[in-house]
Amino acid sequence: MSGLGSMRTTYRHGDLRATLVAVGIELARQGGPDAVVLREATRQAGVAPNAAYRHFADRAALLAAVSDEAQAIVADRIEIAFDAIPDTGDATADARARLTAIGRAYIDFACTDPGLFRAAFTVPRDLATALEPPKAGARGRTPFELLGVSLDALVEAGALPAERRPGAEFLAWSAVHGLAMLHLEGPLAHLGSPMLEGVRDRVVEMAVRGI
Amino acid sequence: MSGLGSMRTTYRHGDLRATLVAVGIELARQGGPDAVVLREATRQAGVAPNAAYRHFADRAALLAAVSDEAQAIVADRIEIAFDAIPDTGDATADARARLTAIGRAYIDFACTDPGLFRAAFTVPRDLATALEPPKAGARGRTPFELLGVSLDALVEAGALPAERRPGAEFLAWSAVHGLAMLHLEGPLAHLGSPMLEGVRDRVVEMAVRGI
DNA sequence: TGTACATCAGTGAACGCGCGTTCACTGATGTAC
DNA sequence: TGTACATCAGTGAACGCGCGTTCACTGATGTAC
Repeated sequence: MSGLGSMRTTYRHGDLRATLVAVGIELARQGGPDAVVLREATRQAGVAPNAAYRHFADRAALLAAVSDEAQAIVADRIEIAFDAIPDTGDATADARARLTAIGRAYIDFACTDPGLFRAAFTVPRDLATALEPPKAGARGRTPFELLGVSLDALVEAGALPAERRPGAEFLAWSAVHGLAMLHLEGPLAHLGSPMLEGVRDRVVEMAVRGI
Repeated sequence: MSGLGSMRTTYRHGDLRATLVAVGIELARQGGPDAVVLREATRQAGVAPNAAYRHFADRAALLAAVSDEAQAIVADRIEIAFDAIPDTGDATADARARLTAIGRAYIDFACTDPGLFRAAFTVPRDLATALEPPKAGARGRTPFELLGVSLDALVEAGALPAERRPGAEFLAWSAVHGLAMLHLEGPLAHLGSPMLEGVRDRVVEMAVRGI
């Protein structure tokens, strides 16, 4: 019927796994991780509910795959913002500018695509899985890596003492993630968009100078 | 049967509303806001499911009441930490110390009582409702107010430019809330407790210096 | 090149579950006379 | 002080819902001979 996949003409589906993840992403986009409902995903894929079990052990496995994909999508968006910062002569300013760009992009993504954001970052996973993936087929650099690159640059430029460098990612991350969550499902949910932008910039500024 | 309320001997319950909130708090403590299930609450209160509708319009209303109570509990804990900081002569140092105490207490609460924390802060409510309550029967000062007091003190001591003061609460709040959420249901979920304490202190430090 | 066959991605029907919510009710309480 | 009565917090039974998951199955595909 509807669904993202191409109209099916054959008995076999083609690539049901990919279709289910794609549908799951759309469900997450509209309603967050809780909306990634196995039956609804198969429905939209035009397939019997239990067909999903050929590709995923259970609903949790589907959700994990969707969360992975959501993280990749955020990563792409952040990488674009990162790459958009040009190299001037000033190493310190450049590093700060990139840090700022990453932070803003992170918060902006959360506000633009709340469901996807939550699917990406509020589905618990291993620290290892979440942070380390310079894996094989990965698309690009993770936000965590981009953060690391910028922080390294800051150290190299002499703007950040080397002894503060280790773990500094967590500090910056906490700041932007906090604002995002306060806005998405917390007490700052009803903050207007102009107000929100102001707070966003100040939070990022706080992180950059406070690290 | 079981439940928190006293054994009921009369046909009427006594104070079912309060009992349902108390049971709801316990449910939230064990499983977060999603665990605040109307049927389970009435079950533990020793009452028919529909009895709840004498006191709450629907499940959402019960959850809101539980969330209010959870916020009050966090507030108490933070106020204790705040009050524990003694007055030395140094106004700046005192303000910073109080800020630090609030931040640590916030994160510690989140780690100690994740379910309650999420019931308090991940159930959307009005900004007004969440921040302004020097309401009538309120117990004490809200964390937001305590934060404000400390920030005012910082300005008064000359350690924070007055023009940075407005809205500074949001910056500090974002930082600590972010770490809390990354740890509770995010990618930092599996951070060990010693590691976590280190990050906690550094996040708080970042906020205090970066505001 | 043609046929037999194993594989395994899909089907169809059913399961048990617990949820929130609505209905018509009952009976203890406290107030008015 | 005693009785009639209105109130309304509780009961008991039922509803429809959509979920995740399991079962025995079927039939298109692609491989071996």
